Amino acid sequence: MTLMELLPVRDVTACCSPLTGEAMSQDNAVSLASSLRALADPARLRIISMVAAHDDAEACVCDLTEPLGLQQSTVSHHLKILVDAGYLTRSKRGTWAYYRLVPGALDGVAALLTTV
Amino acid sequence: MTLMELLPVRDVTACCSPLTGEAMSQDNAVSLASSLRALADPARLRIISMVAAHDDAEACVCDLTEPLGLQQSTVSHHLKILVDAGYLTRSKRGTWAYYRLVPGALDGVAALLTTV
DNA sequence: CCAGAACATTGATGGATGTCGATATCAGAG
DNA sequence: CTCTGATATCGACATCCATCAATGTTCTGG
Repeated sequence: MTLMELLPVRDVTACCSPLTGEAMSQDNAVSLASSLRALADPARLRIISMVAAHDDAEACVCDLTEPLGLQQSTVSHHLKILVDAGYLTRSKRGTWAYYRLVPGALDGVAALLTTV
Repeated sequence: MTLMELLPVRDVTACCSPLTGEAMSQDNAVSLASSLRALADPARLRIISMVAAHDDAEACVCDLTEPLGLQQSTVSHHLKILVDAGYLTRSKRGTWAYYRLVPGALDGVAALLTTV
């Protein structure tokens, strides 16, 4: 993360116009590319999927480590990327950190990709 | 391109189930991640956008090089990635190579990201 | 057949990124 | 307060990737 660290939690939907329609500016392209790059990793896609499918649509790091087959530090790293990109929220309760999907975040990116 | 070169032109829609709904398999995650990685670059997003906005929804390399501010070989490289990922088609007429959007390709990926 | 134009491919290179192990932080139990 | 467990952060490393310059390929015109 180089670009993402410079930005606050972002909402791409608010900044970009649809992919098709008219030629995209460099700024919009960089912004949308960042959002897509956060999704473009198998581990992160599975994390999103597992969080969504988990009881109460919420999961902590310990729920994810073993099924993913990755180290705790690696899972934590991916979660940070997804939170920074605005796809997940983090809420700490006790020693545990619970992650949850941000409603509409995925749909927002999907809408930008949809033709017309 | 390491993974992509091993695969034929792909249609992610036919291979993956939606991101949310139930836990995603490793294979599906790898496949969808490849499709998203092909999009997760500013230059490639702009290429798609410019092709869609161009006259007759078609563009050749020479139409893209100058507005993108990239070398011809770089543009050609990006176009190959987009063709391999199934977002663009290439048709050569004379010395020129014309690129066109694959209908429904973007919408297919967008549908996989859309919740429910 | 030859020269030039449009594009593809190759090789090199600097920078980004996924992964791990080790360490730091921080809350709760005793 | 100290110890333990759950996470986050850091440093290191190997790999991947975007870009360019140079070269190869293929078509057109003369």
